Amino acid sequence: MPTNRQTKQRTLIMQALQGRLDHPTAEQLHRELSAEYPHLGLSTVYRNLELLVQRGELATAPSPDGVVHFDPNLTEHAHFYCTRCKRLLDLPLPEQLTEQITLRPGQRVEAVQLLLSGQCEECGSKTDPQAESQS
Amino acid sequence: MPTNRQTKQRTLIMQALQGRLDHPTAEQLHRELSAEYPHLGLSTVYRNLELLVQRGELATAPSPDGVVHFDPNLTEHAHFYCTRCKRLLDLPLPEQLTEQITLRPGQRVEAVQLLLSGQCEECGSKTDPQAESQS
DNA sequence: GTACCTGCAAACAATTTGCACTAAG
DNA sequence: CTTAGTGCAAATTGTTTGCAGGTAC
Repeated sequence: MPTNRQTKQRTLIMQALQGRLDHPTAEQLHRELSAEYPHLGLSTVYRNLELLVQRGELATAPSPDGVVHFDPNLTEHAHFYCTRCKRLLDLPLPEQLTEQITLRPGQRVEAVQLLLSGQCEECGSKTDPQAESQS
Repeated sequence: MPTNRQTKQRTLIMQALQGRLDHPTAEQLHRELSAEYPHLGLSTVYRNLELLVQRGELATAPSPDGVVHFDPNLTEHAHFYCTRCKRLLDLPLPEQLTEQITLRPGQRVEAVQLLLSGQCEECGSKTDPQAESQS
């Protein structure tokens, strides 16, 4: 089943992901694209994101908020989740992280996810315990 | 609001978590406990788990399967997720992991989650691409 | 023309919430 | 007694699926 037709929607979604630095959710992306393409269905966004992930052209990013975030940055990296403003930021991954982990015999590692959480600069400098809005 | 009454249900739930090595979900726990306490409500389980997490007596464990897993092991450790049998196993965390990460100025780390995924020994030795059942 | 893809609505799964009632202190 | 806690059902949220019609190739 050749999943390869270049539809307007697919093109739109792929373009929207190009060179992006943040980690949008499907709903976020849908909301943004709806502006210029009002009839775009949310399920179309989901379906295309899933496709891109399967193809390995897109990664999913971990997030403690329970929603799936998509990460156009395919290089290995860690994430920092700000518990205040709920943003997910990129961080470099330590060198040879995998080698430092004592695995049990027979375990084969295929992927590593490192997620730090805390407060980012902007939020840490505020004393107000109220959360900040994202974007 | 003193959240402190020792109800049968709460005691039951806390006991079930004691010294446990796996990472049950709320539904799993509910299913298990329902056996000896048939009227236990799922929401009661959720409410009590949430309470324990807030109190810091229980941690949540990351899992790529989209469901929240609860981790009675409060010492810092990493996890290994087997993509075949879907089990979540404990691993030691590398020493000074946090120090190895180049944070951006101002970022304050409060928690670290390290999740490896791949195949565990049992699954890796099988050639069958079919998933294994989890206990 | 064919079958992949889309939009929409309905289905689903995990979790939360509202509320009348029960029981811990 | 008082009110935190419970069970149950209904509501929410994120995501998936079924299907009839649209459209890329």
